[in-house]
Amino acid sequence: MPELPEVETVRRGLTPAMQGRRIKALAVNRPNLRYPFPPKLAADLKGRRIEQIARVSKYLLFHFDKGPVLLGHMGMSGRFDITTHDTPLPPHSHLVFEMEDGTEIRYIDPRRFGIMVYADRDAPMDHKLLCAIGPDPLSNAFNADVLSVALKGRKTPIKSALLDQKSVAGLGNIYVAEALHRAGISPKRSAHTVAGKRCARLVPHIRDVLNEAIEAGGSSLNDYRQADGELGYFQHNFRVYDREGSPCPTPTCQGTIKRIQQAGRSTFYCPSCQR
DNA sequence: ACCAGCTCCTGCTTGC
DNA sequence: TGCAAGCAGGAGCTGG
Repeated sequence: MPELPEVETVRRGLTPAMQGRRIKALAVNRPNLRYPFPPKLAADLKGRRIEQIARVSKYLLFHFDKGPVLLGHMGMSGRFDITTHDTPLPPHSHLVFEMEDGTEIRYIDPRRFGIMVYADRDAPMDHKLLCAIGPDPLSNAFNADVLSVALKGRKTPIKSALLDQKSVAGLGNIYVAEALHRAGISPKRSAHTVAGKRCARLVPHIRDVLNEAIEAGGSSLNDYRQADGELGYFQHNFRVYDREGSPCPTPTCQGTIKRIQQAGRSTFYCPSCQR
């Protein structure tokens, strides 16, 4: 998926097109993504005004003038296009929001790992998808103490522990690799050994890499694009992700970026400066 | 309780 | 060129 920076970029792109505006009509072109859509989604949202689009971790929360919150997740291949009705509808345009001003917003998701469900209007964080996740890494709730508690006693590799949204909610395969490289921590290291100074070192690197990626409009690989169609450009700043065989970018390091498999996913790192 | 592995799905890239 | 295998940004579930 889009990881946290991509979701935040999408949120910022959707906001001017949707916030304060009414949905004239919603086309629901299939019954489900990962989970079934709310049964009356199209009828429910017709005529509703979007008050705010918020982000928690990799989730988007659409708040309306009435009714439940629409809780969205873009899975691995989801994207939003902001366009008009006269542009051709791409394949896999599962949801099409027709706004009152003629703008059309399409949710496109070939792999359909995305989610669109309702959450309680007054307590969206009580939703089962949100109530068990860890702190958002850009919030004040995330710090070295909180992270070390989350990693305590865990023998799984730090890479896997950071991908676990219960430790910290928002990292994915790319930014975990980037943050660990910046912090000089091997992805293979046991999670519980990332404590004390090592953990304190990691936390700001996680924040920095996410903030820099948001500034860059996210990373554009195959599917991801900002909602306005622009490509993000943080992929040009990857130090290790998808750079197998390249020299390590750490100035004093002579190492070569290596790719290994962890829990079935690719991990990129420098064996020389990540310990 | 924890963790590795599998699974959902489509499409692009790679290698023969 | 054609085809099949492998791989992809996520995360819930299963079984050890």
